[in-house]
Amino acid sequence: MEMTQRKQKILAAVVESYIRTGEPVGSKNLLGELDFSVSSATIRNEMADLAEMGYLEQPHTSAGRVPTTLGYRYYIDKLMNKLEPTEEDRRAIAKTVSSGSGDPEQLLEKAGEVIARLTGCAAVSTMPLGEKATVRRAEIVPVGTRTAMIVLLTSAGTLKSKACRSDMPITPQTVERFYSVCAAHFVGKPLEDISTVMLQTLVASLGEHALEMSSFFVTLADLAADALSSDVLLEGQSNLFNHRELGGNIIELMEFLRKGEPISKLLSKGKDGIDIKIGTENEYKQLANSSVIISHYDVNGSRSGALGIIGPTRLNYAKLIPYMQFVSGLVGDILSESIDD
Amino acid sequence: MEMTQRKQKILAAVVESYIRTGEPVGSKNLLGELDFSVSSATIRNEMADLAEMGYLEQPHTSAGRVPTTLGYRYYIDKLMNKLEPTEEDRRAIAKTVSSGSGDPEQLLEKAGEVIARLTGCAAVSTMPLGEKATVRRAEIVPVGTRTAMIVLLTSAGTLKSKACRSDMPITPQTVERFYSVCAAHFVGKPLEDISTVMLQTLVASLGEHALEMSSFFVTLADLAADALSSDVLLEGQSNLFNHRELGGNIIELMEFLRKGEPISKLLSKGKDGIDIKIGTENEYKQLANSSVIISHYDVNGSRSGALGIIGPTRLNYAKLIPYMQFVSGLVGDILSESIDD
DNA sequence: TTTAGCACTCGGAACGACAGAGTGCTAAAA
DNA sequence: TTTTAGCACTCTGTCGTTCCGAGTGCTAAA
Repeated sequence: MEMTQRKQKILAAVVESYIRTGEPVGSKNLLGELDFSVSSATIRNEMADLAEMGYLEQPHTSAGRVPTTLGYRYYIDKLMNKLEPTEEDRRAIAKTVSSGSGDPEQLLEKAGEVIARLTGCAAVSTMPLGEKATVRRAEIVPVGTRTAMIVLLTSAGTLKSKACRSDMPITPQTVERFYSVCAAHFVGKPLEDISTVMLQTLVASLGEHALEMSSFFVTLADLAADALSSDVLLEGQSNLFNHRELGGNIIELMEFLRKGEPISKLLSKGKDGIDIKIGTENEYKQLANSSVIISHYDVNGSRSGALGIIGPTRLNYAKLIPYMQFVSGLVGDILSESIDD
Repeated sequence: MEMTQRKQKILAAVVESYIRTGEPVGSKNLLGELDFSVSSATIRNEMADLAEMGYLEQPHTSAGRVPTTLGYRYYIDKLMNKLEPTEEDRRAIAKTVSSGSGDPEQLLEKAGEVIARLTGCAAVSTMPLGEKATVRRAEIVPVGTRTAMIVLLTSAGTLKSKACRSDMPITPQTVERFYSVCAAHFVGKPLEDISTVMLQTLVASLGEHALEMSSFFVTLADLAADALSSDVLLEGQSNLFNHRELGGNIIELMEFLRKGEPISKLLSKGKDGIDIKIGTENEYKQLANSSVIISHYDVNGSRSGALGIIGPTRLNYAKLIPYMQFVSGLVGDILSESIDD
């Protein structure tokens, strides 16, 4: 069966009506929304065809039609007219977002907040961090005779710290040795190089001081791994409660959101530019009833992090996609500016 | 109307039965749970009295009785037999909690995790921080020509950082000046002394360097305030979904939990030792259907933070109160030990 | 190819009947 | 005076029925 122009128009109208109302859409309701006049019977026939082609489905006999994943996909790829944010909106967004400039974390928090409010979805974002992030600085701060804080600052501005106990008392010499080892082996090196394996050989080479130092470096490796796994920010989680179509799965969905790691993966795996996953297109089963729009941002020309929204499949794609592009562009610009000077 | 011993026994039985089953309890059900034999009619009369006295209420005519806030209160204060954790439980808890020793944040995370799992409630905790916490160290790390990270480490081991932009380029002299000012005015001083007011006079005294330095110190004050407001950890939030009696308010409750600040207040205002707030005894209306058990912990003999659980009013107080006491005692011991050596 | 008409299906709301749980009251028994 | 048995009453939740509305698919005519 071929996709005629009329079928396209009908599909678009169904998708848009369903996105707007959340109700399965019947043939009669469509009459007013089309720019050509046919009877409801004709529309019925076309809709039956579209259902057969896999773009629409019925929740049950004698309910209206609802778009399938395939239907949304076709709509987004071929039919949708993007709705760029108004000048007014842009200004309002830019104002809020830039109020968080200076600190990357705050910036992304603001951006997430704005997105969540604007879209009624949950907003997620990853902190700026390329794989090429390096160790900018490592510090040791004695806290007790056998306890110290290890602090790691990365080139991306991420800061991680953790307390750590040593088997032996910490002397000024210990601290000095720590710094000299860091200066020699860590500072300026990519985070991913600080693997446990690398540390083992290092500790071995420390000879008599191995016992004294090893726990510090293990902690340092922890921190590096932590920084690499790239913090995930989450805003507007509770917006999801307003979408009844998420149904019982909402609890699992919220649990899923609370774990940072899969979200981090999700965001980093999104393809460049904008990436949209509809319902079952998601590889995580917790997202099977949700759609995700991911938009990455560049810092100084290279991909650094991403923003995303998670909501029901019934998203206003035409509006939200350009919004996400705008916000992520904005975030990238502000971050680039604040780093390269 | 006076509270006879028989009424007390009946009240206790009603509370315990309701806590166990979650169902309003009727006169017949109580027959088997009392250590004396009367007919259901007698119990009915007594229950009617208890209702009149304000300890019990009926969801509707011809349902069983449910304890009121007053009823729970009476039970907890006068009737309850505490159920100390078994030796086995103690060991298991101690094992999990102490696996997080070293880093206070990790420790409290573990403790929260254990509590949440054990109680089926949401667990909250505040990081160790007395009001007497002081500045242990302040750092400035240039990130760009006009951007720097300011890092604050407190005597309690809390670490806070924030990026910050200066109006003028940052030179090595700037950094040096920053350190000398910090050494002179901040290090060793209580966090609460770094008020904005104090900063203003300080900045004024900097003379020609005021412009260059002011934003750093403002940021530092931010960080101090942040550290003072004491991080709140939250675990097992999703456990609340299992309690149907929380009903529609659960959304607002979760929103409430997400904001750290009111929780921080809640925990710090709990009276010494164990503090229990039942339903409407809470001053936050979001908690009107919930109960809160707060237990503070000491570090080296002075109150430093607190652990709490939040769940439905229908908590197993007899069991959970001793548990909370045990865990908070444990946390205090471990923290004291790791700091004072 | 389109349209009008019609029979059919399904879900949801409304309704009444009914069983079950529990109460309060009364009058008799202890 | 206290306790108990008995009974009428109230309220909830469930089950089955009915009915309405929305929407479809099919057929036959335009």
